[in-house]
Amino acid sequence: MLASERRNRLLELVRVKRFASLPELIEELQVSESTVRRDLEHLEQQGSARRIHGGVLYAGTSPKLPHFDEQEPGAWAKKRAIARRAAALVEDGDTILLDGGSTTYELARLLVGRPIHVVTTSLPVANLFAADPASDLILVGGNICPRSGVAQGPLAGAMIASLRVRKTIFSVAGINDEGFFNNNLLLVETERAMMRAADEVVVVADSSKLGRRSLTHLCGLDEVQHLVVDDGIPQAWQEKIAAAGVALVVAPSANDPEA
Amino acid sequence: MLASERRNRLLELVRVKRFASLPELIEELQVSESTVRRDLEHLEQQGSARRIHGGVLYAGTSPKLPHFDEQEPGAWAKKRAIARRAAALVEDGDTILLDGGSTTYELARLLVGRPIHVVTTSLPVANLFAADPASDLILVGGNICPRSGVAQGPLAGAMIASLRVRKTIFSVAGINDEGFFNNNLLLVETERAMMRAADEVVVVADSSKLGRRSLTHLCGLDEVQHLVVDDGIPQAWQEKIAAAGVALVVAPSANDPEA
DNA sequence: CGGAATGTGATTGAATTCAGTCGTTATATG
DNA sequence: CATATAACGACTGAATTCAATCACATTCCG
Repeated sequence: MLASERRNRLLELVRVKRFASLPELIEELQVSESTVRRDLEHLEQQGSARRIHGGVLYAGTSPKLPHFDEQEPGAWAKKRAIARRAAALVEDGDTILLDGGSTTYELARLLVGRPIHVVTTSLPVANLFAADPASDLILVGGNICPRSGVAQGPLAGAMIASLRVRKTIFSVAGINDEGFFNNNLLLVETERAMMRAADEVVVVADSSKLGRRSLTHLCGLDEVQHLVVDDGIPQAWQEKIAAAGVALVVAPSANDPEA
Repeated sequence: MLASERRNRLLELVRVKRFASLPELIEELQVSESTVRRDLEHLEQQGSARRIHGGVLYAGTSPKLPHFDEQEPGAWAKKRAIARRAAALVEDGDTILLDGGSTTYELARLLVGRPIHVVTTSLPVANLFAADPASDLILVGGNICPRSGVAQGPLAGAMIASLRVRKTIFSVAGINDEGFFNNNLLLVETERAMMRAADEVVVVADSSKLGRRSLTHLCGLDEVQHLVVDDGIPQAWQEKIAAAGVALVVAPSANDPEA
């Protein structure tokens, strides 16, 4: 059996069972423990599954949007680390505005169960909080982008404009000397509205975004209060960010004690 | 804190997070590991949770919203029959506005893949269309009711007021001589806005709703253009509906060739 | 044919988690 | 007030799981 075929079967197994232990998978796939572990590592980096002590969880909610697929190895672990630090910036009782990036989604997962008020443009994020009695959920409406499940367009902008939140948290596709960038015009417009609605703006991004530019300029460096990145950020950039008056939070990519 | 209260909180946490590790729960509940273990043992015996090496899984079928638990098998078949006939009222290219009732949800399932423009206040309905390339989706934002996953409140009303749709389709909790009723004030307000935004109003309801009243009066009989019910509707009611100028569609409950 | 690259299976020591036990505290009851 | 019961937190040894490493097989090129 080909390796890729086995991985597909593995993912399929995990998807239908929602959770699978390692011995289970070994029995089913008839391969060694090592191989299963390696495959799971793959699936996790790709963002399809979530490994926990004792087995694997399926990452996506069942028949949903194409769950974020990440090619770059390690990117997912970085996102998780960043999300953990960003979650620490959120205080109980806060009203926060979240967009629909993959890092933001990870952050949202960590915030489920916290007593906070959540405003979001993202359908996947909304699904996380919909059944959570601890938090309030306000969904920003608008045209839903089929690829990402995020509300965009004038309707979204108008609704955001009528709101006021403590913190806005979103991710970007590029950061350079000119400021922050994203790769979708509609998205940038929505994010501008999100910034205007917030007391504080928090940007989450992994270090590969530094120095990269993208299609649309969102805002200058100094218009953001917090930036959370992984520890791959070069010293030069740390200084540049600090010089712009942005509070920098560096997330250690090491430990990952799921919490 | 009382033990039973803590267990409720524990179960709630596990439910919304789908999975929780032991350290997580210890941190959240502020009790010792032993106590958390004992509580989990309880929950497992009770069948609410499933313990695995490294944490707990929620045992319930629905990680998300209480996904329209089929109340009575019979009622569900009726809903499906009604939904089938209602789907026939929708033409390709239409812009339709859907609420979050269970019958409406069934209708929405039938409409996935059709080239239509969908506007909805319902998170579950939105999830159906989010990944559908054939249809456009506009999500109405607002406060999300945790029980039903439906957007309500002034934000929802304001957004609906800025829209114009061909048909509005929603369900009601009661129909009598005074008109249509629903059991939630916020819901009724939203539905009034939905009616104002539409050229035509379609109400879907099973025949058990006839003659029943509910908490809040929504509108008179003559303010609705179409009513779709199952074939349990009495002759007297058929005449009454027709007299009010409502186009009546009776859905045969017989065949059920899976749709 | 040689050799690099990749995938696989086995092993090992470290880390984590588990189940059971024990002493303490709080509450209820006689 | 004394005692019994239940719940809690801490500890311990056993079991499980994890990450890392090594050796072997296969494939793909040069």
